[in-house]
Amino acid sequence: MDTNEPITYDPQSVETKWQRLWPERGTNHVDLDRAERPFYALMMFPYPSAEGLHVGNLFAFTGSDISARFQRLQGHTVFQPLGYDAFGIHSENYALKIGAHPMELTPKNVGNFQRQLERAGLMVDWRYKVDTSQRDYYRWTQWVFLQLHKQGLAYKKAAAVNWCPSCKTVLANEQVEGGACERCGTVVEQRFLEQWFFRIGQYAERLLTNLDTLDWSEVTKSAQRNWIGRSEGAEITFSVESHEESVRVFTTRPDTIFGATYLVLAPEHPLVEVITTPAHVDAVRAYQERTTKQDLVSRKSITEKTGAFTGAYAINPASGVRVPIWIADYVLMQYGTGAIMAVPGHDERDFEFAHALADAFKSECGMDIAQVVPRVVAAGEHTADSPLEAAYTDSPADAHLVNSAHFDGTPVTEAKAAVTEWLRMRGHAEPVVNFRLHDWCVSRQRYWGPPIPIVYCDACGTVPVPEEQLPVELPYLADFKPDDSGVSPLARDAEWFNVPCPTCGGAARRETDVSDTFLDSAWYFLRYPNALRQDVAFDPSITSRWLPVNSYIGGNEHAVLHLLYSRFVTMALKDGGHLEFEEPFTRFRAHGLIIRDGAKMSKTKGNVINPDEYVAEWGADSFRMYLMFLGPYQEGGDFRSQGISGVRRFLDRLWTAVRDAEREGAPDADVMRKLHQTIRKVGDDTAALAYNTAIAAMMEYMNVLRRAERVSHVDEVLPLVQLVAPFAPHLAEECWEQLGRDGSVFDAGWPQWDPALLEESTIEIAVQVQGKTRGRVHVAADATQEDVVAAAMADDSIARFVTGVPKKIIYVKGRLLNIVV
RNA sequence: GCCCGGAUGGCGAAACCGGUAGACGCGGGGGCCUUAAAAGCCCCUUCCCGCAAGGGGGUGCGGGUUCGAGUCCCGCUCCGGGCACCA
Repeated sequence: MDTNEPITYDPQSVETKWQRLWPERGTNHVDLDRAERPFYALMMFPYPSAEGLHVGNLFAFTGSDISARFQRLQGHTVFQPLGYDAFGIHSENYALKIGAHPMELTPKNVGNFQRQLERAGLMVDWRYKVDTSQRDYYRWTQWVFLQLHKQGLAYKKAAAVNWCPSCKTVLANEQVEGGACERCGTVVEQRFLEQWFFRIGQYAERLLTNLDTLDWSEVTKSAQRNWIGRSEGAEITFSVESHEESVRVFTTRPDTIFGATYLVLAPEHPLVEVITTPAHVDAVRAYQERTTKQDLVSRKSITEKTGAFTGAYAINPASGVRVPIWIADYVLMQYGTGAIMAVPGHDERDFEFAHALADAFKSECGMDIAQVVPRVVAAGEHTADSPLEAAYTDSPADAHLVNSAHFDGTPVTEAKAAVTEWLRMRGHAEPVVNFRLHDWCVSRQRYWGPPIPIVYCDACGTVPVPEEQLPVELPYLADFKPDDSGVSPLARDAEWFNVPCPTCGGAARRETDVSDTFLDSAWYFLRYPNALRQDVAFDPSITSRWLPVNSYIGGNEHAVLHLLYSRFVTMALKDGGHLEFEEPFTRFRAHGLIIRDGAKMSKTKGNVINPDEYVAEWGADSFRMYLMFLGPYQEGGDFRSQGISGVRRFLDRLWTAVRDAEREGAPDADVMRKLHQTIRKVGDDTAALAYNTAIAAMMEYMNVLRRAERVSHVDEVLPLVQLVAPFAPHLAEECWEQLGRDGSVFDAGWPQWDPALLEESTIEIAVQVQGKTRGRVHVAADATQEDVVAAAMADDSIARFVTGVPKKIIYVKGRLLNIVV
């Protein structure tokens, strides 16, 4: 063996070494009880798929890990846990597909993920790992359900639900995309089933207004605002001719009430049965049946207007005019009051309806189209009599009411409140705020989830399982396949299903639905620091010290569901007296997506990257760093494997610089100045998750440090090792050791930059003539404007553009000179 | 339709608060070293005209503000994402 041969960088041996030493030395272990500056760094935990970790996961985790390691170098005690979102329909469907059992398959997948994650070199304290499918975890998921139940936030109701005939289960609205099941693409049908719901709707206003106080990615906040869908308006009561009942409608345009020429009820509106006249019963029934057959989603996506006349009339409380009452599927029972006042002149949908059914209006109600579609808002050149070619929905500044009795001339901006108040005084209206956000359906008629901890007793009714009897264990079911009955497979296990009533001891039956996977993940951040506790879900002394989470990083695909549900559960637990805070994540940043050749990676496209191969070839440090270098972390980027060589070359040069570092003598002043500039930039950029530019800055420094194979001084290199540590942790530890330092580089803090050392002695000033850059001059750092002008005029290539007497001179200190002639 | 992002060389991208557009990296070209190759190192690489010196253009499109605009304002186009018969 040639002992003179210099040792080259071998990522495999370096990484194996430190992945052995970290657990041995407890480098990543946190003492939760004794942290002085606790920092909770959270990343969204993965669903352990059989395919293993993919590049997207690794990109997300690496970015989060860098942030956590950086915070540690800033002197925080960082708790960065990780676990597995192992319950749920994903895992179950996959098990069904390959004919395995999720109870056997899941641990296998988790094991594979664990191996890959450890190879990636994350600073995770694995002692606090959670697995939502383990009884130690879902016991407490059931406990959370019981707390919400106790607070009256969980209730059961029969609801029209989206039913996927292929997955044979209920889907939440958000799991339906364009009328089809999000997972399998099958067209969804409508079914009526008894379901458990959480009253998240009750928290809509709070969930919305709190957003203003959160330091979250703007995209994420905006998605939540859209989802919550607050709208201000009024509920207006229309009395029904020759009936005691009246119809309440919700509108955001009470100002247009004089243009309300008919009412529309949702076909399933309870009043329909009451008011429909005998002559119209058959047609109304037929229309109702037709609507019921339709699934919920396609009903909402079809815009063709249809409807049926009930034969009944109501009185417009503003104009006193008799208006016909119709039913139509474009009015949804779930929103508002399930009934609207139709203002075809100023609402596109009502306009379409009036025109689509113009003949029916004529024959059934004797109304002309012009009579059905009057104008009540005018602006610009239009007057009260200008005809309407289309629904007029604009509100320019001069928009005002017309054909509206004593409100004529009132600006639209004032009219909403004025009309509402006028109607309110007369007992016909109330101002109302509505939300699009609907209650959270948590029931799943499936196997692979936590059984909902409820028992039904003939004598006592619905009985929550007492907390001390938790968990309601998920039994091993050899046949866990869902069937067409709409009832969970758990109902087939009679031994499990039949239980004595916890209250009276009589015969009772268990709830057979399991809860939504989103409930598992809506509280996992509370469990991590308490993962070792068997006696409680979480201990207030721990949660008050470590929560809310200081930094949460994850994908924006969870912007509405996971993040909104987590906020809701946290608020509910706070209201229940279990927590002292109501917002779980102080700061949230959405990372971007890794794409390949401009397209999202997917198996069908065959462009999925297996990180294992790259880690084996280039090392985890190079791969991590490359992923962070290919684009801004919060925007993602295009994966092209050729790019890895650049960061690998950088790490090779770092290795060489450390290996050959000169320990005698003094460092170079110019290099040290660049070093201090680099320390500042890398610190700023890393804190802002601008990892790509932080890496670029370190590369730039390397180009100075190793220019022309220059031998560097140890003082020039050591701080760089600290800067690179969050990005390439194994290499940094090795270099730290090579340089004779004790302990982990992650306990060494962050190098300080000295403002005095940043200063350049001469600076370059760009010189413009008439705003066009004509050259640049070098002057002393403290040069005055006169010095700079003199230097510029001394340069002929600049001076020749200055024709005539300078009229104006603009000098931006240290940057630029602009001569205007 | 409404609400968020975004558009910059051959490619991924950078640019503080309006102040030298293209840092850093990939790819490409040339050179040094080597018997040779790899590796390493050095130089060049926005486009157009030009042998060069030099000149002109240029950050999706059209206007505007300014001494000066990738950045600000007005009006569009296209791409990504969210919401959507939600009254």
